[in-house]
Amino acid sequence: MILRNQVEWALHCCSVLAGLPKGRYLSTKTLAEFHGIPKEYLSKALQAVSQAGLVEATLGPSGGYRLSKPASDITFLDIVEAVEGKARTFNCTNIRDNIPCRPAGFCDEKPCAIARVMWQADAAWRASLRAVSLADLKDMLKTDIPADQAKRSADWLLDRLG
Amino acid sequence: MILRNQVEWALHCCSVLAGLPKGRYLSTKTLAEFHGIPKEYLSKALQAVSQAGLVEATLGPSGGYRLSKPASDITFLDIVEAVEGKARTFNCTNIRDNIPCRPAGFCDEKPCAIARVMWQADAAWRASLRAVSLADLKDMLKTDIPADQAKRSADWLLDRLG
DNA sequence: GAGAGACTACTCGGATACAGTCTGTCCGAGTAAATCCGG
DNA sequence: CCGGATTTACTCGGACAGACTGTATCCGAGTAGTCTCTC
Repeated sequence: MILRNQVEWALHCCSVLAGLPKGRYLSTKTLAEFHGIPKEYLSKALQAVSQAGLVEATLGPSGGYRLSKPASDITFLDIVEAVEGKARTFNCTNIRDNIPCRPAGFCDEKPCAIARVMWQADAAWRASLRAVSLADLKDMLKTDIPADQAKRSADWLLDRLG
Repeated sequence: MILRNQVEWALHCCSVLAGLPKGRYLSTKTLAEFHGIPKEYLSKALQAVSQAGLVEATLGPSGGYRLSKPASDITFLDIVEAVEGKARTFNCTNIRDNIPCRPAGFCDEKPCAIARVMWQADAAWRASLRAVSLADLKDMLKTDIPADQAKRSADWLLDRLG
């Protein structure tokens, strides 16, 4: 079980969008060029994020994406779920029902104990992702990346945004 | 991202094995019949659990699997990792390296901030799974399943174990 | 009757096909900007 | 020179192939139990 790399791309792109001047758009083409990844495929990841309502798009020249909410209101979980879906990582098929010496409908009362444990772990994972917003990420990056590097990247992007 | 159903099968089978009289074996065929799942494919899941050293197998008539450790020493995480592998759920491909305005080898110092967040969530998930052992599961089932039902299942299995 | 040897039948383990999803690509609908023309 | 209609070029969005992992199945190597034969 491994997350698809669209998740990674979506996270990096949202991180970049969070650093943009308010109201400006950045196109898929520029984002793909910036990260060195295939433009057409990245487009699909951004579509998912867009459909989840985290970013909004505009068409035409100087079009692209921008965050539709403050960076502090967008969590890692939002982005991950936008790409991967909200379904739980563990799918209980209730194979208990097939046990020959049990009456039909045995599992109706209460979810399987195994599923409960797995779902609890899933909840812990999601809670951990929900605890970090794009604003938090921005702060982390501020200490990670030297100021001159950050400025160089910002300038590179500023030259290309709409 | 969703766990393969082999994980579910492995967990249920280990749960059954944990309830066996000490030293007795239970065959894949019986386990598959008990759960109503394809025998040949279940075999692959049990192979993985066996290779991880959680259960041990014996051949011949009345052969099969049994736990190789006390139930309290086998955690959900052990079983999940046996089937899914120990790799982290988030794979950082360091696309930062491709950013055009950065020198090569920029990512060598420290893992990506995004990866750190994702890995932390992964760690939370694993910690939650590590906290529950098969012995704990047995206790949960004791309150879930009526005594007569449990006995009927046990008898059904007792008739068929080696 | 007891013990040793051969046989049988059942087990696990790895090697082999099929399917579904993830990855990657393409083209069309739609729009904001730029251009051109008339006043 | 200014305003509006037109053209243009660029964007997103969904529809379309290829590759890889997950699913399902098969058959062979090996062993515990059983049976038989001999003592």
